Amino acid sequence: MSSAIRLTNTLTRQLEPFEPMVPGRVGVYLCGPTVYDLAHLGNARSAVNFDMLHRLLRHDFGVANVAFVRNITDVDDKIIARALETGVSIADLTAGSTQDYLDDLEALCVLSVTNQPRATEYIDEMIAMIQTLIDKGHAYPADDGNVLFHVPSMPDYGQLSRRSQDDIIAGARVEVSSAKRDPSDFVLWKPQKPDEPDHATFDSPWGRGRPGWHIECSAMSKAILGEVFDIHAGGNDLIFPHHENEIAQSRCANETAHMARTWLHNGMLMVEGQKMSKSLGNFFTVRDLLGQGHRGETLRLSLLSGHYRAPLDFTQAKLTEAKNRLDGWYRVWDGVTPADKVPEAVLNAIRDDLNTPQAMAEIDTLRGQSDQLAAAAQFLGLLQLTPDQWFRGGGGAGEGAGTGGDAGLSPNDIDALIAERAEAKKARDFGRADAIRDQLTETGIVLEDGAGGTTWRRA
RNA sequence: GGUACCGUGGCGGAGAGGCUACGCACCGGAUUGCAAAUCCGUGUACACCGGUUCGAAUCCGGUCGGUACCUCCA
Repeated sequence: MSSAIRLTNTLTRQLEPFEPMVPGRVGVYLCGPTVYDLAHLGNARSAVNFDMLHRLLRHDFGVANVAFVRNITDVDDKIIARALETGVSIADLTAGSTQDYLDDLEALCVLSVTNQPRATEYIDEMIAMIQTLIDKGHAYPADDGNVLFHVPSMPDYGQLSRRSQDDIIAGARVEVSSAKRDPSDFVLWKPQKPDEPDHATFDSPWGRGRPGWHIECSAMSKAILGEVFDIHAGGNDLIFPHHENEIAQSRCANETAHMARTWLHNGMLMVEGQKMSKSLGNFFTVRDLLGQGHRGETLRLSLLSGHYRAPLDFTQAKLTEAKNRLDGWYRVWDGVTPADKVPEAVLNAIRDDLNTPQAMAEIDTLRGQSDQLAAAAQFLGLLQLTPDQWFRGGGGAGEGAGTGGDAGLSPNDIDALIAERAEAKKARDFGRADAIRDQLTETGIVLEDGAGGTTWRRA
């Protein structure tokens, strides 16, 4: 029998058994990217970590019973700024960035989501929700053209981040606008600015403008998953203010006790001990690393090598380690048909608050049963290539090149050199044989003399 | 200042009141013309100080250290 899924709920800070609201059916909303630039590794971490949740839910509840929503934020200050500075239209910028994002996720073996709403497709729903908030006394149009959510109108605001309003006001970065009734009030709708193009704004009862950041998730999750749904996930930097404000909007507009019942947050990705962030400018994009010759699976395993809630320090050593571990798995697997069932030990590790390090340790114990190992690793979204593709390049779409630097040697060239070396060995001309091997080593080709002859792989 | 999280062997990283994972690296051996790969073997770690307990790395208190969030952020 399968054990229960347990998840750490940010709302309660506790590990809780997960039970869907509607038995047998699950709804998940994951905060997706703002599309104005290539995805960085932090975006990838969130997508990959919660892809494990997606895979687990699909396994335990069935593909047809899981609604997994990941939004695309395609209206935002940064998008407009980037479009203005590059001269690319907003539509082209967001469409291109969205495709880049999806291509990167495919390389990382992230499953397609069931719904991918774009903010601009839900403007009407956002306006309706803002109007409801105004009608119910939770929001007001301010003198400066902004429509603001009035935080003191919600007595239990701050539950998710466990902040009192005093704490929030004491924060150094609160912008105290004279138009706000309370310093902690936040924007639902902002008026068009003089330098903003008309196609970046929308008509509303409060004049032309565009939605604030938080309202889109409230409107889209309601439209697709309902007023209350099972799981809402994202990076832990979104706990405050983004998710706190989503909760405020949704609960006040819908008059519900919850927005999502379970909130999951992944830890931040670090680089050299510091948080990688757009503001610090120390970030790698997924594209950077794929371009350096790292496989998507190597990146994926690296991102899953720590528990999702803990900070993850991303290093070159970690990539090497991930690559070596995958080499080992691909050697053991050797392409046999994977077992029908995912080994329970691996499933149970993931059911236990998405414990991917534990799951990988379990996989390591399956080296004697390669069909089991393959089934388990594929459940984690790994071993997606054939061993031949993995070791000798020619990977699938989006898998990135091999380690490169093979000086243009084709498999035929390599085979010819191997044949020449075999002749030299037969003649006991080991100097010549070693020279050929050294030549190949320099170009990133490793030879392995086995019982059935010599095989090669890319380092 | 407020709110959280965290300190495990060379590195990464689970677990968790007694059975001391797992990987990577290293070292020794087997194998090999030499390598590579593989196989065998070696590693007794839980920041510090107290407390609870028959027993604590695991529970409690404190200390030190690290990180994040406090209206750009996944």
